[in-house]
Amino acid sequence: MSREEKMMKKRAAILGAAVKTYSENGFAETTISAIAKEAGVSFGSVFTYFATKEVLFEAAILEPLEEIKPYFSEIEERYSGSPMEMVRNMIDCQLDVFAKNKDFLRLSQQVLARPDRYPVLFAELSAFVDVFAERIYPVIEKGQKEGCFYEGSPVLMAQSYISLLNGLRLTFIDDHTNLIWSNMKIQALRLFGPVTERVEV
Amino acid sequence: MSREEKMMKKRAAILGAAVKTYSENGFAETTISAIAKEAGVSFGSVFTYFATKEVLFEAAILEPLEEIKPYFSEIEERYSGSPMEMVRNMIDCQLDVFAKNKDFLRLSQQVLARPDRYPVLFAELSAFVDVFAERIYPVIEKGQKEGCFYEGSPVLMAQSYISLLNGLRLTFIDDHTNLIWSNMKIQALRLFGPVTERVEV
Amino acid sequence: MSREEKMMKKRAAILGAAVKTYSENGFAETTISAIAKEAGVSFGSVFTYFATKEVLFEAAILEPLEEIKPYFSEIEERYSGSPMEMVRNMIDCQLDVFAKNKDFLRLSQQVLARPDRYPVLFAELSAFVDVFAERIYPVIEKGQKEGCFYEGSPVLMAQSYISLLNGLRLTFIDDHTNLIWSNMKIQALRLFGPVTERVEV
Amino acid sequence: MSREEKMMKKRAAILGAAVKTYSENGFAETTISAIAKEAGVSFGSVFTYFATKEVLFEAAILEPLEEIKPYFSEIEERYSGSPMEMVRNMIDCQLDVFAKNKDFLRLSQQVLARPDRYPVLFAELSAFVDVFAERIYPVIEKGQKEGCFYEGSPVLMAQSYISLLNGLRLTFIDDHTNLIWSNMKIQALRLFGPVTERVEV
DNA sequence: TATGAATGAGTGTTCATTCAT
DNA sequence: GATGAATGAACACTCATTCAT
Repeated sequence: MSREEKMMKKRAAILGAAVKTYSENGFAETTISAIAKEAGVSFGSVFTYFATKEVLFEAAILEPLEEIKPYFSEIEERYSGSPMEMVRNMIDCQLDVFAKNKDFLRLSQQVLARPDRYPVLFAELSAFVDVFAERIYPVIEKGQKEGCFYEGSPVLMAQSYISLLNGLRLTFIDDHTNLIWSNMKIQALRLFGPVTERVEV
Repeated sequence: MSREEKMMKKRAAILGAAVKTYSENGFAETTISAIAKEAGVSFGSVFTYFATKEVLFEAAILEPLEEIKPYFSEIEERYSGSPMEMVRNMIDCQLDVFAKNKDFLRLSQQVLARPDRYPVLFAELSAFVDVFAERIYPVIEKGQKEGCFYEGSPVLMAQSYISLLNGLRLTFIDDHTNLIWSNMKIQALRLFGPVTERVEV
Repeated sequence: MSREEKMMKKRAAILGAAVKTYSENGFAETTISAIAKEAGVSFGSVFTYFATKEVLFEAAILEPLEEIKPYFSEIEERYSGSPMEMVRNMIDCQLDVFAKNKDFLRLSQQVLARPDRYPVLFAELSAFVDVFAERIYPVIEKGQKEGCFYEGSPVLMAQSYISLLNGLRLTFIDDHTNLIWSNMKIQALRLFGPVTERVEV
Repeated sequence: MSREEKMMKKRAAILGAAVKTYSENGFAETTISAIAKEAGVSFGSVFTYFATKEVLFEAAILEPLEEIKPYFSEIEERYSGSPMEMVRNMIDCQLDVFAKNKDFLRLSQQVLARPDRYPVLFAELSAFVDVFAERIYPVIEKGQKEGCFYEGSPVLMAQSYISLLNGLRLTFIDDHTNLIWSNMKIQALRLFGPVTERVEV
């Protein structure tokens, strides 16, 4: 393995440990030494890759965010079919992403809960929501024209959906039995239009 | 004012300051001295009324929770009319409570985000949700029989509604324009049954 | 002893320990824990009395400086006789002060050696020299008129004298045998006018 | 350029950077990486040429000292004329050397201020002064016999002169207008014998 | 020889808790 | 009960030195 490859690997190990540790303990109650131990690197190495504890926290949010972004920004590219099918498809996919990225979501909740403490990160997350609302807009509009979605502001619908996503993670921390999440997908869909399928445990 | 009244007042001042300060800065980044300053009492007095920082945090969650509880537990006592009317009424009332109790909600989000860190408080909040689910159950059931609510598990519906409530507070931190909240009430209602009123900005 | 008296005493102990320790080890190589140990107080107490290491350093310079100032500013008030007698008297007194304040002088040398590092303290010490030059001015002028002092700028004479004082402390760190210092007094006097007394070891 | 020449050049670059950086920031507040950057070499290279930070500091003092030494040791070889002319000549030359070697002087002041911290370097500087005192001795003695110098211990005179030199550097850090330094030369001369030329700004 | 990543000991500062007044 | 000084454990961050490449 080349020197550079080794470094990339080490950086990734630290970042992964940071995501895990920050999400479990919160920013303030996480120690750099705990992250180092979790990552299996020396204490000093953390500072070789990330200038400060704060910078590492930012990276721990922003880098996973980049991976999640496409699921929320490339709506028309990724999901197909009628508006109802597209949204159903999208919800399916996004709830899976949320269910699988427990750590990242915990981190983002920390940021959302304290916008003044993390202004840059908060702005980034807000922008993320805004882009999603913008991209889903035409889909909702089309669905409304076709009569399968509720009338009303597509932006507000998108926001209510995002709120539900955030709230679900808060409510069902570790319990991701398929049943709950698949039923929640139907509940999410109901924010867009009437859906009469049964919700069952 | 009697001696005892004075003390009660002081205790209340400290608790109020704790709610505000903990919710703004998080548990770890809050200092007792900041709470004392906010409450306008001496540093030492905080420890006269609350044994430890932890105990004060617990009180800052549990005491406001008691005030909010009735809105979520006395369903049939507080809200009247047909199931749809009751739920609409309830949502109206509960969203107002949530919109007005920003500080308490921030605190509860801290707890929800770290169940292992705050096991007792987490259990308390979970119980709160469980009681709500239990109390709303018959209302939903009745609505389902009448055909105005979706079929499916009332518990899951209740949980999705609680998730939405939590998520809304996370998403719309300070923006409580009537418009947003009133529209969100409709969105919340749609978790229970099809509602075709327009959602508008 | 009253509470306030105790605190004053503790503060003085810390300040004294700081003067000693900083002067022996320099600012950077002095640890707060060493000062605390020297002062016989707990580590944390240092920060009760002085906000930062830097502030303590400043106090360790400025407070002794206040005590030394009068010897350099109250020229006409403290020293009497003909100009030559006044200056001889003054030198006698000031060299004693310098010989006795080894620690303070070490500290001031640290500041003088790094004006950019200690801009506030440096300005204070410069002001101290300027005041001295201003106050000795009329004495030198009078001595020049009487013909016992050299002609030329009194300010420069004063500065050369201050330089000699500073340099002496640098050169004779611990060796303050009377002989050296008393002979140096004559050398100092010779910066002002011709003095033919013998200098002897 | 040969391999060896290249290395000599690199070593010289590091040493020069060390003199500058140590003198500006002091030993403790200087980092090896700052020296490397100043020298334009890699961090690791510093350790290739100097085993430790301490060793580099010693070299940064001792190597410039060697260049300055001749001006203070080869008295009779370098300066000519009557004793008064010789000393005037010497002072002229030595003050220039001091005025021009700001960095080195800052370093030596650090050493003089902390003899216990730098025992070897301190001994070296003391020896330097002793040699000077020894070499100027016969000149002073001759001047005393001719009646143009003050009576008294030539060693003490030499020491007072060295003290003035050191003090001047401390007092006039950056201000080397010719006027000040040329006037200070006269003040220096007055430590040896009465000189009635005017000192003027 | 040149480089710069790896390491971990060391230190200023914070702050919950204790306790004397 | 009220106050705020005393204490020291805990932690982010720095940096000389080592060493693999």
